[in-house]
Amino acid sequence: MRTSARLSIGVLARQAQCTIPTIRYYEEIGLLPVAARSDRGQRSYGEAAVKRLTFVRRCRDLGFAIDEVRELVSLADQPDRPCVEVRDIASVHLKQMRKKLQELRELEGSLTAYVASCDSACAGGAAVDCTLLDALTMPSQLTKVVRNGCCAGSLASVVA
Amino acid sequence: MRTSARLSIGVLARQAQCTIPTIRYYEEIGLLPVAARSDRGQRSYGEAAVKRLTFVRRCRDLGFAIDEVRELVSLADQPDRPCVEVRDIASVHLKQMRKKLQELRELEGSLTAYVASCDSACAGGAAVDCTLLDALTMPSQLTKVVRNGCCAGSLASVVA
DNA sequence: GCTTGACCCTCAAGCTACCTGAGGTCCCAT
DNA sequence: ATGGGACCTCAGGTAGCTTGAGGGTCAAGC
Repeated sequence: MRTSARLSIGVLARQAQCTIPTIRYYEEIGLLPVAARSDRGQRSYGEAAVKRLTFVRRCRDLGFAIDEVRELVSLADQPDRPCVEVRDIASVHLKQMRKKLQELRELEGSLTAYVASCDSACAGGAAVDCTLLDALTMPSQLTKVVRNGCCAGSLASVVA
Repeated sequence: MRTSARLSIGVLARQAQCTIPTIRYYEEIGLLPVAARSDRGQRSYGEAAVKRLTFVRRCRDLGFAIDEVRELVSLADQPDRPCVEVRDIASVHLKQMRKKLQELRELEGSLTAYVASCDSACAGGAAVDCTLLDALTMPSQLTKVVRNGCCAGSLASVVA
């Protein structure tokens, strides 16, 4: 017979592959329920917490914003709500992600071309002749693209 | 004879396609030089500012971090530094971008599969049987979800 | 003469999604 | 008794801006 052992925050963090501060942060913003405490005042979790946190982390890794995750979690908590709501959130997100992906593809193409032309045209000369700088200075056809930066910005910011 | 008209911050913002607070922010962090002021105390720019800001925005759009842009700007300001330095910064960044692109491609694939499996398997039923939620809860189970195509487990137990 | 609206200004605070660090508690092993 | 490890709280930091409060200046319109 398997006793359902309580987990410390450290163990939970390892099992769900995230950091301890992140768990505390999620609790603070209400993405995870307030944890029970041991007699020593330390957070104590059951097995369900691993699954819930894994779910949250997985969604975050997929690029869902915290608020989207919140919604997904609440959908999961209320199983009588239609599945299609879940799919719709994912669909919207997927659409945004495809747009983002397309933009990134174009940016990659530009940068590749820049670096290549720099290699062949400048051959290590002075920066004054650098085609990369020229190319970067010229007003872009990609202006509308990824205002928040391709790597840093959250996918959700594209919506807003 | 063409008078070199001074530009207000609003005009500059429109020409370089960014917001007024962003320009002030860039000035504050030293990414743009401190602007001259009109007799009314308002910022006043020359044509060079358009190019410089366009350069900065273009770099940001391409995903360069502020500090990288700072470096690129300083390279552009000192044309005797070798072109190869510029190219190296770009190369490093390109590498990161390709990695990010690859990740996004995979995420897109996962999400697409999730949404598709939800569509075919759940048919708008209750969230309790949603394969999409299952998939999100169990990382690295994607292929199974897609192949089985059916609601293997209940989510309620998972997120209880 | 007065209001409205379009511009501009500064300074402060807010946003996301956390991370880091200071300073403290507690238990266990040496 | 002392060192290590795991935990706690609270404050402040990060990037890259955005938003808001509170104010100034100017031209047009009534």
